[in-house]
Amino acid sequence: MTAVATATPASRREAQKRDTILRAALKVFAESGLHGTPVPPIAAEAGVGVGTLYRYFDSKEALINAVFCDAKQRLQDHLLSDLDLLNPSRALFDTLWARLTTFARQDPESFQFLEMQDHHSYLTPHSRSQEQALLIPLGMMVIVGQRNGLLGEHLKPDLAIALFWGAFVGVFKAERLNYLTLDDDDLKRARDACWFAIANHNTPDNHNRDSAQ
Amino acid sequence: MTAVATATPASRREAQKRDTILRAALKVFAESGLHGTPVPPIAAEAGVGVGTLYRYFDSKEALINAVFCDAKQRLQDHLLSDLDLLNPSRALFDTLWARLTTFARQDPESFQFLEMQDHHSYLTPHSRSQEQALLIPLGMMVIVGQRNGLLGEHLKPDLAIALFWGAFVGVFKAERLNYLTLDDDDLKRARDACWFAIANHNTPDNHNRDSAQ
DNA sequence: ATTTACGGAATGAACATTCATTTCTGAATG
DNA sequence: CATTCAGAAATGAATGTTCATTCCGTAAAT
Repeated sequence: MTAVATATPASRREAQKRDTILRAALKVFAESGLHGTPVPPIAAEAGVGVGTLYRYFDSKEALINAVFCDAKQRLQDHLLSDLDLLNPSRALFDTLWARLTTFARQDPESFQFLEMQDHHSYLTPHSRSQEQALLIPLGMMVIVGQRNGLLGEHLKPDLAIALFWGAFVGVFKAERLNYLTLDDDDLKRARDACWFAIANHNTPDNHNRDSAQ
Repeated sequence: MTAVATATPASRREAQKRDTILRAALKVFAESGLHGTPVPPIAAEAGVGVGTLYRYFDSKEALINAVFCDAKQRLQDHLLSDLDLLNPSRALFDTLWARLTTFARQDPESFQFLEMQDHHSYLTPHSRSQEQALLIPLGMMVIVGQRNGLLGEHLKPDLAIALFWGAFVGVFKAERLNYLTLDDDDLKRARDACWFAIANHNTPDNHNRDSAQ
C-alpha cells in the first residue's frame, strides 16, 4: 500500500529535516563550541549539504538561537511536566533533582550546551525570554516553600535558585571534566547537601547575629 | 653609575610588557570569548602592534594558556596565602568565602575567564596541572574537616568542593547576567547556605540510615 | 655601529554565505 | 497506470570576508 510508502506529507518531512539539523548542530556545538565550529561539519553530521542547512536557517546565528530554544524547551518539558510546583515538599525537591539528573544523563549535549557561556552574546530577545518560562515557576515554588516554613526565609528566591542550579551544574561539570566520578550514592548525598543549603533550619529559637569576618 | 639612569633593565621592561599584554588579553577574552576574539584587538588593548604580541607569545593558543595560568595563579595566591588549611573551622570557611568574594569583585575578568568552558580544549598538560595546585590543598582541608566532625562525613572531598565551587560560581554568574543583584546580606546568606550544604549536621545522636528515594 | 624591539601592512588559510545547477516531488494528463 | 512537467528542494563549488601569523622597514637600545 503506497499510503505508507509516501508516508510523509511534504510539510512533515521538512519539519523532520529541520529537526535532524537541530540535533546535529547541538551535537557538534556541544563537542566543539560555538565560534569554534564551522557550518559544514554541522551539515555533514546532519547528512545534508551546506546549502540545505541555509534553506532551513537564515544564518549560523539563527541556528544557534534555534538550538538554544529547542534545548531549553526540552529541559523545561522534562522538568516541569505533570508537576504541581505550588505544593512544595521535600518529595517535590527530590523529584526535581531526579529529573535534572536524568536530563543531564540522557541528554548530556543539551545540558552542556545550555551551560555554555558564550551563547549569551548570540541570543535574540525572544530566546532570552524563553529563560523566564523556566525561572518563574521555580521562583514561585520557592516563595510558597518559604511561606510554608519548608524552605529558609532568608534567601531571596532568585538567589536560592542560582545557588541550587549552580551546585548542580558544578557537580556534573566536574564529572564531565573528569575531576570526579559520580555513583548513585554520591548523587543522593549531593542532593541532600543541596537540600540542606536551602531548607529551613528551624531550631525555632534562633536569633543568630551574623558576625562579619 | 648608569644602572639607575636606564631605570628599567631590559629584562624587567620586557617582563612588564609581557604582563601588559596578558592583562589586555584577559580583558578582551573575558568580554568576547576565546574563539570569538581576533588577535589585533588584543594588541590594540595592550597598546602594542600585532607583531610585538607575537614576539612575546608564540601563538594565540600559547597566549590563552599563559592567561589561564596567570589567572589561576592569582586566584590561588589570593585564596590560600597565609591560611592554615589544615585547621579547618567555620571561621576558615568564612574567610575562604570572603576571599573568593573579593576575588570575584576585584578581578571579575579573571574570575569569568576561569569559568569559561572552552579553554579546556586549548590547555596544555602544564596548564592543566596548575589546577591541581589549588584543588589538592582544598581537598585536604575537607578531609581534615571531616575527621574533626566539622564537615559531613558523607560527601567525598571532590564532590564537596565541586558543590561549593559550583554554587559560588552560579551565584556570581547569575549576578553578571543580571538575573540577580547581590547585596552584602545576600552574600552572607549564600555563604551560610553553602556552609549548611557541607557541614556536619550533628544532632550527635544521629545514626541516620539513608533511605533511598 | 650594531643589535634588538617594534609596528602594521601583507599573506595565506579558514570561514560563513550565496547561487547556478541538478535532483526530487507530486499533481495533472493521456 | 505511466508519463510529463512545473515548481520546490537540495547541492557543493565559488565568493567575499575575517582571521592568525609573518615579514620587513623603521626606531630604540646598547
